[in-house]
Amino acid sequence: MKQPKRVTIYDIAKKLNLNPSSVSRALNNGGNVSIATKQLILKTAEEMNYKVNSVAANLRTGNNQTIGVIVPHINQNFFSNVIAGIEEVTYQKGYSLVICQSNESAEREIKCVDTLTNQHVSCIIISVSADFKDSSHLENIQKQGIPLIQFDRVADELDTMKVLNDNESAAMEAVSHMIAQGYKRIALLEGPQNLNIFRQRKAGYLKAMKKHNLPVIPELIMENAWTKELGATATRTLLKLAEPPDAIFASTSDFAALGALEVATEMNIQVPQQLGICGYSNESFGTIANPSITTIDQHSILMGKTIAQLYFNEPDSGISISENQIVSIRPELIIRNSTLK
Amino acid sequence: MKQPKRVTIYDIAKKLNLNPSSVSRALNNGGNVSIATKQLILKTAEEMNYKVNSVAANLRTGNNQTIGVIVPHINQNFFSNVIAGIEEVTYQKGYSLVICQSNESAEREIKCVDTLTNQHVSCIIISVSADFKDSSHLENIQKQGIPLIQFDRVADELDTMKVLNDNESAAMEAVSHMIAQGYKRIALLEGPQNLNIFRQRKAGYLKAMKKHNLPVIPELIMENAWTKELGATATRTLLKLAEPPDAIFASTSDFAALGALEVATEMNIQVPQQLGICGYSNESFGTIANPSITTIDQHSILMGKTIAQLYFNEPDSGISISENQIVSIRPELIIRNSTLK
DNA sequence: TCAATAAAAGCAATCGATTGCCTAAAATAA
DNA sequence: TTATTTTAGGCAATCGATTGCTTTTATTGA
Repeated sequence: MKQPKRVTIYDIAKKLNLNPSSVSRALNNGGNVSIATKQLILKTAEEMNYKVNSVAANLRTGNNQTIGVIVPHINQNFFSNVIAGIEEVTYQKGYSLVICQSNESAEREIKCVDTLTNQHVSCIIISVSADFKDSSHLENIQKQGIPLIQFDRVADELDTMKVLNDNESAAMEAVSHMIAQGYKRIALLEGPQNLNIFRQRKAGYLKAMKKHNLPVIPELIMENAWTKELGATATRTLLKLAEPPDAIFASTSDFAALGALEVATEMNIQVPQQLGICGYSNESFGTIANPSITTIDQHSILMGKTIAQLYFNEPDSGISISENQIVSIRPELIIRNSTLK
Repeated sequence: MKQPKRVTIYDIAKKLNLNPSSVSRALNNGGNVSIATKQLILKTAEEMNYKVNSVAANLRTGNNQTIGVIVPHINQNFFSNVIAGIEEVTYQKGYSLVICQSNESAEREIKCVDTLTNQHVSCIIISVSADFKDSSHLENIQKQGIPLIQFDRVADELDTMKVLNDNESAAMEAVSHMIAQGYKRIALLEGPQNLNIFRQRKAGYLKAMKKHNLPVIPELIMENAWTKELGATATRTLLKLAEPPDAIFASTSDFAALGALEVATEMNIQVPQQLGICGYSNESFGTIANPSITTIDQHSILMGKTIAQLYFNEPDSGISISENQIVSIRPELIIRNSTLK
């Protein structure tokens, strides 16, 4: 199957005995073409099945109408929703998206950044991998003059545009709700502390406990419990304690919460009566689980839209951008049966 | 914030008093450069923070190492998994992905095709929108000499590479399983019949019924029940019939199955004893629902990988490509409690 | 009818990397 | 030392579209 040669503006120009520049102007609504010839050119281009070569156009104009997105996994609900939100806005603007997944690996993240900078994308949007240690590759993006927007999982120290969830408040609200329901020994399932989001959620948990004068018990804080399996394991450990918790805040995800719920069920512990469970990120299965799982919705699609709007500098009304280019999106506590005594 | 001018091979050449061609050769491991100067060039490039401009390179070589993907929705489990699978392979090959969503709109799908052909991507991978009517935009891709791979939802009549699920067999297997469980009046929730996948699933249903000598009852076949809500509505109608079904095959999705399950629960109808329910596509909530939902797994990540391998002409062992460039992936019936009497 | 002005079209450089071809320099052989 | 072969590096065209500038043509006014 040989690649047939594609039609260029030169072909059109030759056929019509015109100069390529006129063809270009006609196709781009630039001035200096009579209406008659413009019509003729457009008609001929159509007939010859001409398609602009955006690669050439981009090289010339230096503007490639493409935005790069790097996420840990494309197929995770939160990220795919954010991407869908971004796409919704960028599509309207005629931009396309180049998507890469870092697979939670810093090394691969660096390669993704390289690919995108080589392509001279107009902007890079990133949520860093769990493996994230060093931000020099991100600084490099800025050195190349490419606008950088971080979202959700960010390198705090870098001065870039950021779209964040207010994780701390959300966690605080969730824990306060549990306390209001009468839970006192509230365990925390926490995620890798090199990621800002998990640090913030932990901070919210601690603040809520402090505010309501509840003791923070170190053995109730479980590190690195951010998958369903790890959540289950952590829960098993917790429930075997001499003084087990009466509630679990799975700050990492609903998956961890689900793991906890399954272990509780298996151990014949009543949720929410004996054990309250709260997750994070409002996965679709939250309403289906029995009992349904209290969680926090991150407004992921809105987040995606906001990110794109931030780039185009046209935020929705109601979205406020701080002076240092940070947008904070308020997550929403969704109270369901798993924490309602 | 002004765009700092980026370093080019000319800058490197000037600095070293060399010709750009030598720089290019050094960077690309082409011959005709002494080891000493090559080292020097590489070092200098590094120091000057040089990044190749792939736009320029692509224009010259006509090969842009980019693959375009068009799906109805990025954030649907099946599609995001397929994309993740594609990405896994293309990343290894140094290709990047440009992703577009058609939003189930034919009009938008056409625009996506245009964007991608303009970018001269190396290949276009598509699963058509529900709104799909006419395949001229797809033919146009081929006219432009761009390899086209269709997957899952395809235009049958077009002669392109295709990666498909064997929907008919899977549906047949599912319905046969239900029959074996003793269900006799099996209803079908069907999707838009302009999509091949729903036609095939219906065909599988019909074949299974015929094979086991069960009558096909028209009033048990519900059109267009392909969301949770539509599935619920259809189920409500079905269960109010004088002679209601004793099982429902939600051939459209697990979402429809879930809708059915909720209606049954609400009407106090025992699943699976009084009503068997089988879904399609193995959504994550299938195991969580009560009872857990029997479904069909489409091996979506494998499907994505296979698509990419098909493009690179390096299929995994065990994957066979038919002469007309079609790969069929065998879905897997996952039997859970919702159909186990 | 002719000059002055405006509109249309052409010319050629440009974006940055690649590559076939050619020349100069170095290495080898005679 | 000279002739021959390698090797290194330079030159310039090319990919296709865009765009500032110039020239030609058409239009307007006197």
